[in-house]
Amino acid sequence: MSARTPDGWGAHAQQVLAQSGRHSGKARKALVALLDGQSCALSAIEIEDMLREGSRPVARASIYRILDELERLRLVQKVQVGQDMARYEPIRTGDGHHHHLVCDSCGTVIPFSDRELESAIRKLSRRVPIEVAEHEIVLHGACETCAET
Amino acid sequence: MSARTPDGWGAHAQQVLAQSGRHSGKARKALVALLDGQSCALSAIEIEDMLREGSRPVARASIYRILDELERLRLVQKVQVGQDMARYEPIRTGDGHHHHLVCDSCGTVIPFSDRELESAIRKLSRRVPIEVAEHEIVLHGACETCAET
DNA sequence: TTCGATGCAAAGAATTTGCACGCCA
DNA sequence: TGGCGTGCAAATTCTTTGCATCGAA
Repeated sequence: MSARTPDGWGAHAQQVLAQSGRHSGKARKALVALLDGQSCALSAIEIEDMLREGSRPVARASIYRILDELERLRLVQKVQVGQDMARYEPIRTGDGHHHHLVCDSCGTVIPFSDRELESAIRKLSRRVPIEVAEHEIVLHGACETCAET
Repeated sequence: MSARTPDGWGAHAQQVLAQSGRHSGKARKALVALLDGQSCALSAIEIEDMLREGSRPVARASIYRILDELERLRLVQKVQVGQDMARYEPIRTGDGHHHHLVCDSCGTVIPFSDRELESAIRKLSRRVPIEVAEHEIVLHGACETCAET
């Protein structure tokens, strides 16, 4: 079953990190493990809170540094949902790719994915004046709870 | 020709602002005029610089306040392109709708629009658990200049 | 004259950087 | 053991807020 986890991002990440000739470090291990268990985007501060309550507390500066490194290695993507702080999520190859719905009044973030949208993006990417590496789609609005108001 | 400007957003904005029973203010006039002449998103600081060199200097705090007000009145949209600061652009009805390409190495922002993409978004919006009011699409990558490196 | 609009300066919030110490290879 | 990784605290950067003044109605 360990060979058939939904995607093994955590293991993959650890491997890429190891191969780039770096030491390991408990903070980074804890952070990678946390991200591996998540399916959607987290902010640096949410990560800090979750680590403090969970496996092991990690300094916020370290969190930013580690996320930055993971981003450069293309292991996580930084997404700008909501209006304020950045969120980070593992880049999973295959079925994990998704985008976000954001409720502007309560801030809830909900993931979604859509084949047609991806196809349109793919085609579009070919005739655009930049070499597209990633894309980010955010739909803003009112979630069901907030819309009732 | 003045009746056939690309869209008259500036006039529209001034009207909406006037109707909400407010005083006018030179800072706001200058800012609205500047935005009216722009086709793509500007950051608060770019706006400050442009105003200082152009029509009239405006305090940064005022710029944020005015943009915030314009956003609440749905006259401008705040977009989170790039990784750091927010950008603002006039919401133009009709043909002005577009999204952004961002070069991750030099930060250049290029607007684009695509019918197929919009159509996919429209369809998608109907079967999603939030009431979609706006959407934001950002394609990241390397622009032609930076890709050559 | 009155009340909102604006400028200036200080406060806030998220993120980054500098430096010393600890731990992994 | 040497150097990267981490924690702590200070510094930056963007944005917001407080307050006194200016200007439009």
